[in-house]
Amino acid sequence: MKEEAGLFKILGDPTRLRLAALLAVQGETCVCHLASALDEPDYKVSRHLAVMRPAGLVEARRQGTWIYYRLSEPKNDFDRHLKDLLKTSLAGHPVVKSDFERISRTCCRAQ
Amino acid sequence: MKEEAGLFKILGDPTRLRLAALLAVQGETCVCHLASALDEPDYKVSRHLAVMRPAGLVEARRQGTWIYYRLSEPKNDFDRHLKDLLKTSLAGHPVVKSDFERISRTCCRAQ
DNA sequence: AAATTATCTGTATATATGCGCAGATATACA
DNA sequence: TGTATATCTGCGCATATATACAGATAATTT
Repeated sequence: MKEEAGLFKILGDPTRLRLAALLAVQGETCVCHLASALDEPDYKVSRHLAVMRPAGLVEARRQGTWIYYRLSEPKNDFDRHLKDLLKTSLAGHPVVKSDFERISRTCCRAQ
Repeated sequence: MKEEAGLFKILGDPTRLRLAALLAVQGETCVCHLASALDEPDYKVSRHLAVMRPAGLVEARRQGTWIYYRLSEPKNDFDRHLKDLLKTSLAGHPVVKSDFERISRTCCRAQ
């Protein structure tokens, strides 16, 4: 139960919830794009991702200088429902939508 | 977005998540039954319910000395999914199941 | 009115959390 | 090797949170 509550707790911060929702919509995204999307400093985004990672919520992949984050594959029913909640009920949220639009295609040299 | 994150945050505490899951399974329940189910002091349960209430997660109804709490009716898609998550993916959780079994029928004089 | 039962709340305390800054690390490229 | 870009992290600070105890409030019963 502590683990389930832990996941809720992690999503209980607006910045992290925005990140999770954005990753659910956008798929794999590098930190600098996430930071520009949220209009927040990179160190802040990085810190929050570092909270989400050990909880198994996101996974990272390094490619050159950039690190791409993605939502982890759900490992059980609970995870599946949670991810579904992000996609279904949060993707259309005004904040998420404008975050999505703010993703710059030019903040780093990545394709 | 702050509101959605707020709901997650509230469910991000093990005691509150147990309460929410229990109410999803059991329906309307008085505080003393909830306290006996969780095997926690009544003031602790009361405090947590007092956190959940203004967030619109639970509603209360007084009947004599007892106060019955229930999950609020979902007000939007997000709420609906959240409640569904509690019912579908958490009702079968070992902790919730044993909480459910621990609900005493005799801790107060209510029927 | 006094006692009883159920529930809530003020207060103190310990711990956790988020933030911002400055600096560290890692990779790529000239 | 030196520089630039992307990302991470140690630290200090301010705030939020959970908990326990004791006492308050509210309705019921005798």
